[in-house]
Amino acid sequence: MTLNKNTFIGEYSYTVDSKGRLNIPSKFRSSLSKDNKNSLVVTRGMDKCVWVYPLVIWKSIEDELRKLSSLSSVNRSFIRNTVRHASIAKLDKQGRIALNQNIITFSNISKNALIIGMVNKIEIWNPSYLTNIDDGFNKIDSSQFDDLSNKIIL
Amino acid sequence: MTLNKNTFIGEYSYTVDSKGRLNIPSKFRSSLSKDNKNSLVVTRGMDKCVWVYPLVIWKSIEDELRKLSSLSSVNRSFIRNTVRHASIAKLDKQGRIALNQNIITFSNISKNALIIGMVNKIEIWNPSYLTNIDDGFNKIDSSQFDDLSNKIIL
DNA sequence: ATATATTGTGGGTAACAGTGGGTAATAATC
DNA sequence: GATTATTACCCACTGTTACCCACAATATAT
Repeated sequence: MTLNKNTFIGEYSYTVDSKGRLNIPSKFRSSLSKDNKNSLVVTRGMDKCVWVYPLVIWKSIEDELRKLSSLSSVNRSFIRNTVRHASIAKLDKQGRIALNQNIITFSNISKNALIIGMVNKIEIWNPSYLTNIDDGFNKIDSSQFDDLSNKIIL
Repeated sequence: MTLNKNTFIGEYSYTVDSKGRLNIPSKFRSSLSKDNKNSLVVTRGMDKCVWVYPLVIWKSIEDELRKLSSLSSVNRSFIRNTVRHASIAKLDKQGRIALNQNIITFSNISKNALIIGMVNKIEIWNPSYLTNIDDGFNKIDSSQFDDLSNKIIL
Protein backbone atom coordinates (compact mmCIF):
# COMPACT_ATOMS: atom_id res chain seq x y z
CA MET A 1 0.00 0.00 0.00
CA THR A 2 1.43 3.36 -0.97
CA LEU A 3 0.35 6.93 -0.49
CA ASN A 4 1.30 8.86 -3.57
CA LYS A 5 3.29 7.52 -6.47
CA ASN A 6 7.05 8.17 -6.39
CA THR A 7 6.88 8.97 -2.70
CA PHE A 8 9.12 7.34 -0.12
CA ILE A 9 9.02 7.18 3.66
CA GLY A 10 10.62 4.95 6.26
CA GLU A 11 14.05 3.51 6.92
CA TYR A 12 15.50 0.17 5.85
CA SER A 13 18.75 -1.64 6.58
CA TYR A 14 20.19 -3.63 3.68
CA THR A 15 23.49 -5.10 2.57
CA VAL A 16 25.60 -4.44 -0.50
CA ASP A 17 26.81 -7.77 -1.87
CA SER A 18 30.18 -8.61 -3.42
CA LYS A 19 28.92 -7.49 -6.81
CA GLY A 20 27.94 -4.04 -5.56
CA ARG A 21 24.26 -4.79 -5.76
CA LEU A 22 21.84 -3.14 -3.35
CA ASN A 23 18.22 -4.05 -2.83
CA ILE A 24 15.63 -1.31 -3.08
CA PRO A 25 12.87 -1.83 -0.46
CA SER A 26 9.82 -3.42 -2.02
CA LYS A 27 7.64 -0.68 -0.56
CA PHE A 28 9.67 1.85 -2.53
CA ARG A 29 9.52 -0.25 -5.69
CA SER A 30 5.76 -0.55 -5.53
CA SER A 31 5.53 3.21 -5.15
CA LEU A 32 7.37 3.83 -8.42
CA SER A 33 5.06 4.82 -11.26
CA LYS A 34 5.15 2.73 -14.43
CA ASP A 35 6.60 5.51 -16.56
CA ASN A 36 9.88 5.20 -14.69
CA LYS A 37 10.45 1.95 -16.60
CA ASN A 38 12.10 0.42 -13.56
CA SER A 39 14.86 3.00 -13.68
CA LEU A 40 16.31 5.30 -11.04
CA VAL A 41 18.86 8.10 -11.19
CA VAL A 42 21.72 7.75 -8.72
CA THR A 43 23.87 10.73 -7.75
CA ARG A 44 25.82 12.31 -4.91
CA GLY A 45 23.83 13.87 -2.11
CA MET A 46 24.57 17.23 -0.50
CA ASP A 47 25.41 15.32 2.65
CA LYS A 48 27.86 12.43 2.51
CA CYS A 49 25.22 10.07 1.14
CA VAL A 50 23.70 8.88 -2.11
CA TRP A 51 20.59 10.45 -3.60
CA VAL A 52 18.30 8.30 -5.69
CA TYR A 53 15.49 9.79 -7.79
CA PRO A 54 12.75 8.12 -9.81
CA LEU A 55 13.58 8.70 -13.47
CA VAL A 56 10.59 10.96 -14.08
CA ILE A 57 11.38 13.13 -11.06
CA TRP A 58 14.93 13.52 -12.27
CA LYS A 59 13.63 14.57 -15.66
CA SER A 60 11.73 17.44 -14.03
CA ILE A 61 14.94 18.49 -12.26
CA GLU A 62 16.69 18.48 -15.61
CA ASP A 63 13.99 20.74 -16.97
CA GLU A 64 14.56 23.20 -14.14
CA LEU A 65 18.30 23.19 -14.74
CA ARG A 66 17.68 23.88 -18.41
CA LYS A 67 16.15 27.22 -17.43
CA LEU A 68 19.28 28.44 -15.67
CA SER A 69 21.38 30.74 -17.79
CA SER A 70 24.98 29.68 -18.30
CA LEU A 71 25.99 33.33 -18.33
CA SER A 72 26.13 33.08 -14.56
CA SER A 73 29.17 31.30 -13.16
CA VAL A 74 27.18 30.28 -10.10
CA ASN A 75 24.64 28.64 -12.36
CA ARG A 76 27.33 26.85 -14.33
CA SER A 77 28.88 25.58 -11.15
CA PHE A 78 25.53 24.49 -9.77
CA ILE A 79 24.54 22.64 -12.94
CA ARG A 80 27.94 21.00 -13.22
CA ASN A 81 27.97 19.71 -9.66
CA THR A 82 24.38 18.56 -9.82
CA VAL A 83 24.63 16.38 -12.89
CA ARG A 84 28.26 15.29 -13.20
CA HIS A 85 27.92 12.33 -10.83
CA ALA A 86 24.46 11.25 -11.92
CA SER A 87 23.83 7.94 -13.66
CA ILE A 88 20.82 5.86 -14.56
CA ALA A 89 20.43 2.54 -12.74
CA LYS A 90 17.94 -0.06 -13.85
CA LEU A 91 16.36 -2.39 -11.32
CA ASP A 92 17.14 -6.06 -11.94
CA LYS A 93 14.51 -8.78 -11.69
CA GLN A 94 15.13 -9.06 -7.94
CA GLY A 95 14.61 -5.33 -7.42
CA ARG A 96 18.25 -4.38 -6.92
CA ILE A 97 20.45 -1.66 -8.44
CA ALA A 98 24.20 -1.77 -9.00
CA LEU A 99 26.18 1.02 -7.34
CA ASN A 100 29.21 2.22 -9.31
CA GLN A 101 32.63 2.73 -7.75
CA ASN A 102 32.39 6.53 -7.89
CA ILE A 103 29.31 6.57 -5.69
CA ILE A 104 30.56 3.88 -3.33
CA THR A 105 33.81 5.74 -2.72
CA PHE A 106 32.10 9.09 -2.17
CA SER A 107 29.54 7.76 0.31
CA ASN A 108 31.97 5.30 1.91
CA ILE A 109 29.41 2.50 1.81
CA SER A 110 30.91 -0.94 2.20
CA LYS A 111 28.71 -3.72 3.47
CA ASN A 112 25.81 -2.25 5.40
CA ALA A 113 23.62 0.45 3.92
CA LEU A 114 20.79 2.44 5.43
CA ILE A 115 18.08 3.42 2.98
CA ILE A 116 15.88 6.33 3.97
CA GLY A 117 12.76 7.62 2.28
CA MET A 118 12.90 11.40 1.87
CA VAL A 119 9.44 11.89 0.38
CA ASN A 120 10.43 12.77 -3.19
CA LYS A 121 13.77 10.97 -3.22
CA ILE A 122 15.75 8.20 -1.52
CA GLU A 123 18.93 8.53 0.52
CA ILE A 124 21.50 5.76 0.99
CA TRP A 125 23.86 6.08 3.92
CA ASN A 126 26.82 4.46 5.51
CA PRO A 127 25.08 3.78 8.85
CA SER A 128 27.90 5.21 10.95
CA TYR A 129 27.86 8.50 9.02
CA LEU A 130 24.19 8.97 9.60
CA THR A 131 24.61 8.52 13.33
CA ASN A 132 26.82 11.59 13.35
CA ILE A 133 24.30 13.65 11.41
CA ASP A 134 21.58 12.45 13.72
CA ASP A 135 23.53 13.60 16.77
CA GLY A 136 23.85 16.94 15.07
CA PHE A 137 20.12 17.10 14.61
CA ASN A 138 19.54 16.69 18.29
CA LYS A 139 21.96 19.49 19.00
CA ILE A 140 20.26 21.91 16.66
CA ASP A 141 18.81 24.81 18.56
CA SER A 142 15.12 24.14 18.32
CA SER A 143 14.60 27.81 17.47
CA GLN A 144 15.86 26.90 14.00
CA PHE A 145 12.62 25.04 13.54
CA ASP A 146 10.43 27.90 14.69
CA ASP A 147 10.04 28.98 11.10
CA LEU A 148 9.04 25.45 10.08
CA SER A 149 6.62 25.08 12.94
CA ASN A 150 4.59 27.89 11.46
CA LYS A 151 4.30 26.00 8.19
CA ILE A 152 3.85 22.39 9.17
CA ILE A 153 1.47 21.02 11.76
CA LEU A 154 2.64 17.61 12.92
CA MET B 1 -21.26 7.10 16.96
CA THR B 2 -18.43 9.56 16.43
CA LEU B 3 -18.23 13.32 16.39
CA ASN B 4 -15.91 14.28 13.57
CA LYS B 5 -14.11 11.88 11.28
CA ASN B 6 -10.43 11.13 11.99
CA THR B 7 -10.77 12.52 15.48
CA PHE B 8 -9.71 10.61 18.56
CA ILE B 9 -10.36 11.11 22.26
CA GLY B 10 -10.16 8.86 25.29
CA GLU B 11 -7.72 6.34 26.70
CA TYR B 12 -7.55 2.57 26.23
CA SER B 13 -5.37 -0.20 27.66
CA TYR B 14 -4.42 -3.04 25.28
CA THR B 15 -1.79 -5.75 24.93
CA VAL B 16 0.86 -6.30 22.27
CA ASP B 17 1.03 -10.00 21.30
CA SER B 18 4.11 -12.07 20.49
CA LYS B 19 4.00 -10.96 16.87
CA GLY B 20 4.00 -7.29 17.77
CA ARG B 21 0.36 -6.79 16.89
CA LEU B 22 -1.69 -4.17 18.69
CA ASN B 23 -5.42 -3.66 18.60
CA ILE B 24 -6.76 -0.23 17.69
CA PRO B 25 -9.82 0.70 19.78
CA SER B 26 -12.99 0.13 17.82
CA LYS B 27 -14.15 3.65 18.61
CA PHE B 28 -11.04 4.96 16.85
CA ARG B 29 -11.56 2.61 13.92
CA SER B 30 -15.13 3.74 13.38
CA SER B 31 -13.94 7.34 13.38
CA LEU B 32 -11.58 6.73 10.48
CA SER B 33 -12.92 8.03 7.18
CA LYS B 34 -13.23 5.57 4.30
CA ASP B 35 -10.53 7.24 2.20
CA ASN B 36 -7.93 6.04 4.69
CA LYS B 37 -8.38 2.55 3.23
CA ASN B 38 -7.95 1.02 6.67
CA SER B 39 -4.40 2.34 6.86
CA LEU B 40 -2.54 4.31 9.47
CA VAL B 41 0.93 5.87 9.53
CA VAL B 42 3.04 4.91 12.52
CA THR B 43 6.07 6.96 13.55
CA ARG B 44 8.11 8.13 16.53
CA GLY B 45 6.59 10.80 18.70
CA MET B 46 8.48 13.79 20.02
CA ASP B 47 8.04 12.27 23.45
CA LYS B 48 9.09 8.67 24.06
CA CYS B 49 5.91 7.32 22.53
CA VAL B 50 4.44 6.28 19.20
CA TRP B 51 2.45 8.65 17.00
CA VAL B 52 -0.23 7.23 14.74
CA TYR B 53 -1.89 9.28 12.00
CA PRO B 54 -4.79 8.46 9.72
CA LEU B 55 -3.37 7.99 6.23
CA VAL B 56 -5.05 11.07 4.77
CA ILE B 57 -3.79 13.29 7.58
CA TRP B 58 -0.26 12.06 7.01
CA LYS B 59 -0.64 12.68 3.32
CA SER B 60 -1.19 16.38 3.97
CA ILE B 61 1.98 16.44 6.08
CA GLU B 62 3.87 14.82 3.21
CA ASP B 63 2.60 17.42 0.81
CA GLU B 64 3.94 20.17 3.03
CA LEU B 65 7.33 18.46 3.31
CA ARG B 66 7.51 18.14 -0.46
CA LYS B 67 7.56 21.93 -0.72
CA LEU B 68 10.74 22.28 1.35
CA SER B 69 13.88 22.73 -0.72
CA SER B 70 16.68 20.23 -0.11
CA LEU B 71 19.27 22.95 -0.67
CA SER B 72 18.78 23.88 2.98
CA SER B 73 20.48 21.56 5.46
CA VAL B 74 17.93 22.41 8.14
CA ASN B 75 15.18 21.32 5.77
CA ARG B 76 16.99 18.10 4.94
CA SER B 77 17.47 17.33 8.60
CA PHE B 78 13.86 18.08 9.36
CA ILE B 79 12.48 15.97 6.53
CA ARG B 80 14.80 13.07 7.34
CA ASN B 81 13.96 12.96 11.00
CA THR B 82 10.27 13.39 10.36
CA VAL B 83 9.79 10.59 7.87
CA ARG B 84 12.60 8.11 8.46
CA HIS B 85 10.78 6.27 11.21
CA ALA B 86 7.38 6.45 9.58
CA SER B 87 5.69 3.42 8.07
CA ILE B 88 2.27 2.56 6.78
CA ALA B 89 0.37 0.02 8.84
CA LYS B 90 -2.74 -1.59 7.46
CA LEU B 91 -5.40 -2.76 9.85
CA ASP B 92 -5.93 -6.52 9.64
CA LYS B 93 -9.36 -8.13 9.64
CA GLN B 94 -9.35 -7.99 13.43
CA GLY B 95 -8.58 -4.28 13.53
CA ARG B 96 -4.95 -4.57 14.60
CA ILE B 97 -1.70 -3.04 13.32
CA ALA B 98 1.77 -4.58 13.46
CA LEU B 99 4.40 -2.52 15.28
CA ASN B 100 7.89 -2.93 13.83
CA GLN B 101 10.97 -3.51 15.98
CA ASN B 102 12.24 0.03 15.45
CA ILE B 103 9.15 1.55 17.01
CA ILE B 104 8.90 -1.01 19.79
CA THR B 105 12.50 -0.41 20.83
CA PHE B 106 12.17 3.36 20.73
CA SER B 107 8.98 3.51 22.78
CA ASN B 108 10.01 0.61 25.02
CA ILE B 109 6.61 -1.00 24.71
CA SER B 110 6.59 -4.67 25.66
CA LYS B 111 3.33 -6.22 26.70
CA ASN B 112 0.99 -3.52 27.90
CA ALA B 113 0.25 -0.45 25.85
CA LEU B 114 -1.75 2.64 26.63
CA ILE B 115 -3.54 4.16 23.65
CA ILE B 116 -4.51 7.80 23.93
CA GLY B 117 -6.64 9.87 21.59
CA MET B 118 -4.92 13.20 20.77
CA VAL B 119 -7.65 14.70 18.62
CA ASN B 120 -5.91 14.58 15.21
CA LYS B 121 -3.58 11.69 16.02
CA ILE B 122 -3.16 8.72 18.35
CA GLU B 123 -0.41 8.17 20.90
CA ILE B 124 0.77 4.77 22.13
CA TRP B 125 2.66 4.65 25.42
CA ASN B 126 4.50 2.30 27.65
CA PRO B 127 2.21 2.89 30.68
CA SER B 128 5.09 3.45 33.10
CA TYR B 129 6.69 6.10 30.85
CA LEU B 130 3.51 8.08 30.72
CA THR B 131 3.40 8.30 34.47
CA ASN B 132 6.81 9.98 34.48
CA ILE B 133 5.88 12.49 31.77
CA ASP B 134 2.72 13.28 33.60
CA ASP B 135 4.70 14.17 36.70
CA GLY B 136 6.86 16.45 34.58
CA PHE B 137 3.83 18.11 33.12
CA ASN B 138 2.61 19.14 36.51
CA LYS B 139 5.94 20.81 37.21
CA ILE B 140 5.90 23.02 34.09
CA ASP B 141 5.78 26.71 34.87
CA SER B 142 2.37 27.78 33.66
CA SER B 143 3.87 30.88 32.03
CA GLN B 144 5.12 28.58 29.28
CA PHE B 145 1.57 28.35 28.09
CA ASP B 146 1.01 32.08 27.85
CA ASP B 147 1.85 32.07 24.18
CA LEU B 148 -0.54 29.21 23.50
CA SER B 149 -3.27 30.81 25.52
CA ASN B 150 -3.31 33.64 23.02
CA LYS B 151 -4.03 31.21 20.20
CA ILE B 152 -6.31 28.60 21.68
CA ILE B 153 -9.43 29.09 23.74
CA LEU B 154 -9.96 26.07 25.97
C1' DA C 1 -32.66 -13.65 30.77
C1' DT C 2 -31.39 -15.51 26.55
C1' DA C 3 -29.76 -15.03 22.05
C1' DT C 4 -26.98 -12.48 18.86
C1' DA C 5 -23.41 -9.55 17.42
C1' DT C 6 -19.11 -7.30 18.40
C1' DT C 7 -14.56 -6.98 20.35
C1' DG C 8 -9.97 -8.36 22.06
C1' DT C 9 -6.53 -12.09 21.78
C1' DG C 10 -3.94 -16.08 19.96
C1' DG C 11 -1.93 -19.22 16.53
C1' DG C 12 -1.13 -21.89 11.89
C1' DT C 13 0.24 -21.40 7.22
C1' DA C 14 1.10 -19.78 2.66
C1' DA C 15 3.14 -16.02 0.23
C1' DC C 16 6.68 -12.76 -0.15
C1' DA C 17 11.02 -10.31 0.60
C1' DG C 18 16.11 -10.12 1.21
C1' DT C 19 20.35 -12.41 0.22
C1' DG C 20 23.78 -15.17 -2.19
C1' DG C 21 25.83 -17.64 -5.97
C1' DG C 22 26.14 -19.95 -10.65
C1' DT C 23 25.91 -19.18 -15.55
C1' DA C 24 25.20 -17.04 -19.94
C1' DA C 25 25.45 -12.79 -22.59
C1' DT C 26 27.73 -8.61 -23.45
C1' DA C 27 31.55 -5.42 -23.47
C1' DA C 28 36.40 -4.34 -23.10
C1' DT C 29 41.28 -5.38 -23.78
C1' DC C 30 45.20 -7.28 -25.98
C1' DG D 1 39.98 -12.80 -33.33
C1' DA D 2 40.87 -14.58 -28.80
C1' DT D 3 40.85 -13.71 -24.00
C1' DT D 4 39.40 -11.46 -20.06
C1' DA D 5 36.32 -8.71 -17.34
C1' DT D 6 31.92 -6.92 -16.48
C1' DT D 7 27.09 -7.10 -16.53
C1' DA D 8 22.52 -9.19 -16.41
C1' DC D 9 19.52 -13.13 -15.77
C1' DC D 10 18.15 -17.32 -13.37
C1' DC D 11 17.59 -20.33 -9.48
C1' DA D 12 17.73 -21.42 -4.51
C1' DC D 13 17.61 -20.75 0.49
C1' DT D 14 15.87 -18.45 4.74
C1' DG D 15 13.32 -15.53 7.68
C1' DT D 16 9.60 -12.43 7.96
C1' DT D 17 5.12 -10.87 6.96
C1' DA D 18 0.27 -11.07 6.15
C1' DC D 19 -3.79 -13.61 5.68
C1' DC D 20 -6.92 -16.95 7.50
C1' DC D 21 -9.51 -19.20 11.07
C1' DA D 22 -10.65 -19.94 15.97
C1' DC D 23 -12.20 -18.79 20.59
C1' DA D 24 -13.34 -16.29 24.72
C1' DA D 25 -15.12 -12.14 26.77
C1' DT D 26 -17.95 -8.29 26.44
C1' DA D 27 -21.73 -5.67 24.77
C1' DT D 28 -26.31 -5.25 22.47
C1' DA D 29 -30.87 -6.64 21.26
C1' DT D 30 -35.10 -9.18 21.62
